[in-house]
Amino acid sequence: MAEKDRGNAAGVAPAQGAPRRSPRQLSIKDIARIARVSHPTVSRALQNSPLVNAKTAEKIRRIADEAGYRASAVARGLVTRRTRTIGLVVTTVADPFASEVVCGVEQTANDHGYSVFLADSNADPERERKVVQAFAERRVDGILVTSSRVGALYLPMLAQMQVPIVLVNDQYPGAFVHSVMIANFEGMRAAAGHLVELGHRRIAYLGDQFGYQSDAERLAGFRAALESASIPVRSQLIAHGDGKPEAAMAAMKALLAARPTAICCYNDMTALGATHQLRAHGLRVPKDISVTGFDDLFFAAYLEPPLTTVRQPMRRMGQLAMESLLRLMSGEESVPQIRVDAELVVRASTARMSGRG
Amino acid sequence: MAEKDRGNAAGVAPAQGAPRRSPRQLSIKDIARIARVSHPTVSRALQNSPLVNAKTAEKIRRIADEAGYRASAVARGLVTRRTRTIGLVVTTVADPFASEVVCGVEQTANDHGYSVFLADSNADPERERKVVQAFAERRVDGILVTSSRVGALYLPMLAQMQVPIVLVNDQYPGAFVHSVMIANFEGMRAAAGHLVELGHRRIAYLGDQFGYQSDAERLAGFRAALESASIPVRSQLIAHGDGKPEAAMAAMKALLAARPTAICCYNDMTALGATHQLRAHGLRVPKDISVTGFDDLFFAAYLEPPLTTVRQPMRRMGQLAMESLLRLMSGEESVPQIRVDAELVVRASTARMSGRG
DNA sequence: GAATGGGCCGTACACGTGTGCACAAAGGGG
DNA sequence: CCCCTTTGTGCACACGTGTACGGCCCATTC
Repeated sequence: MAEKDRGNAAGVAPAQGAPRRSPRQLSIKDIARIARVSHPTVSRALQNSPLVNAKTAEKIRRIADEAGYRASAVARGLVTRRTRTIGLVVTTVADPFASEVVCGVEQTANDHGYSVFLADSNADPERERKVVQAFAERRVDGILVTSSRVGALYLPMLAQMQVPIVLVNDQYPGAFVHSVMIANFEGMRAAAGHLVELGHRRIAYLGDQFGYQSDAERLAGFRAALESASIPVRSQLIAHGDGKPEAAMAAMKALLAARPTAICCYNDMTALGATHQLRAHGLRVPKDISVTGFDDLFFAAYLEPPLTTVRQPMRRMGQLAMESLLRLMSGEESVPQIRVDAELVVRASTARMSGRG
Repeated sequence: MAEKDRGNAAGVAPAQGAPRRSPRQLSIKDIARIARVSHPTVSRALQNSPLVNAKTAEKIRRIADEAGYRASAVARGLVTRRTRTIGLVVTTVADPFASEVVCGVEQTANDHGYSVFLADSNADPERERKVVQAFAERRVDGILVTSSRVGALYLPMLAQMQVPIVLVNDQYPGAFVHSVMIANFEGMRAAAGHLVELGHRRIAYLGDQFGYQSDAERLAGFRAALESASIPVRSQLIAHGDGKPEAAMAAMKALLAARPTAICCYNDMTALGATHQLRAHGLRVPKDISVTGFDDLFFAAYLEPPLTTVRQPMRRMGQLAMESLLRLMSGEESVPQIRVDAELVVRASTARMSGRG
């Protein structure tokens, strides 16, 4: 109701404020009239149906093309009950990881004739509610959620929609919920193992308190690497930020008391903040302390020093998620969980441990 | 057609491959039956129309709520001829500038009951064509384009749509095309002026060959700063990349022959690549050479050294663009061009010129 | 020549919502 | 008591597309 007030100011007659109805798009019937056929014939001709004579079909298509006719997807959606539309939920597009995934999703969706509704929840429950409601009203054929805590809020609403769902880097117990996951455990184990091989023993982990499953799995991988080298995992060497540079700085500050010689960060954004904090304390990377990230975002290779990190094929994961969703929407069975391999990319932010530690 | 093959493997009968029609959503008529009223009454009740008795309206709303009813936006769109939907075109969401703008757009769109179709063109003409066609078929109420060359392709198709359009950081001569622009000229002039004040005289400009108007304006600002200090602008000190780090590295390499002591980059992504190249050549920033960026992306403050740059309020610009579009869609007149101020943010990648130059 | 059948096309719906209009009921004034 | 106004409700459309069904025409066959 608030937005109703925006248009017409109180009392005053609207200047030219009548919400413009478009001046009448031309419809299938207009084409039919020009071509001197009935509108179903036009409909069939444009669908390349074999039920219509090849000559007339060609003529109709030509006329439609010259008139610049565009079939209304909304009318079609109403009758076919499939909108060829998906909803894409993301905590925030401003996060580079998310935007890469979005990119992959959008490309393959378009390639298959689907349009995507983008919505970022900002991790705000109220906004999440509105988003899901909007998707429900838009009658999307499927939903794709990336890097968001799938809260208790989603479930009941989504269940009511009876629409297939695919999660990226998250899981949810439920019949119609599938997911695409990176190998969190193995990826982080490789990163930590790399540090172990370089002779480090006081290795810290800087996680993401909102990472939930991803964070748990990466931490587990971290632990596994240390334990298999018989290095005790000390709680003073574990801290959590929120996956963004700012909070990472604070968490890093706290970790410094334990004097780590290396640190595994939950993701590259965290590594960005952590490294910045290290410099503020006069520590040099990697001479005094080694740092690893996770994701391999576009900037990782361009940092000083270039960041050793675990590569996630984010765009590819978006593509896989969309393809999985496409299968579900067409009624096929699909593997409920797709696992993608992670790859350790060694650059210059990690080095053999020096004397200092 | 290629995608048809993906689902059902050649020859084999599709397992349960019938495109699932959703099992019948419940409609306004179902609610009407339960409430023992006619469906128009339900329609009016849910719109809070004063034409329906307060008691019955309340009862209807309660029933609808309990049944989990969600009005079909597609049916509503068909009859009202307004979908409350906008199309958002972007060269690629993976670009941090774009994703920030997208973020601002999406937020204010949702706040006003609009959903946004996201599409990235990838600067591919064929894809652009498909995108615009999809928007036309979806019957979007408006279109928003950010940081894309608005090619000759767009115009005829968009003109046919008769839909308001708002451009971010681009302009187009045309009746219904509005725009939101950053102060490119003043921003870059401030950055270059800053370098001049620091005593630099051999200042290079590393532009974006696809930046068109933005690049032209920023280059003009660069020139103005130098000329007002009576510094000649030498062509060997001007090069162009494509707005991304990789191409910036190549362009930077070429510039080094002219031995600049400072460099103004078209944007932060360019600065990222340029700086990387400088280091590869053993040059220290800012001791040997100063660098400035443009945008103030999230990583700018976290680089080593933190990047001096020109801040663009990207999210705010997305918001302004969407608000402008909202006005246009509601038939109001709106200022055809909104100009946003840029702000120089001085950090540590620029320093007083040392002896070397 | 009539019956049969196939190829094309039109008629009549349906999808779910919004809205102009008629109309019934209630109330109020003469 | 009648008429007129007000208030609330239902009827009948419309939006643009897809599709089951019937029917026409013409060719073919017996």
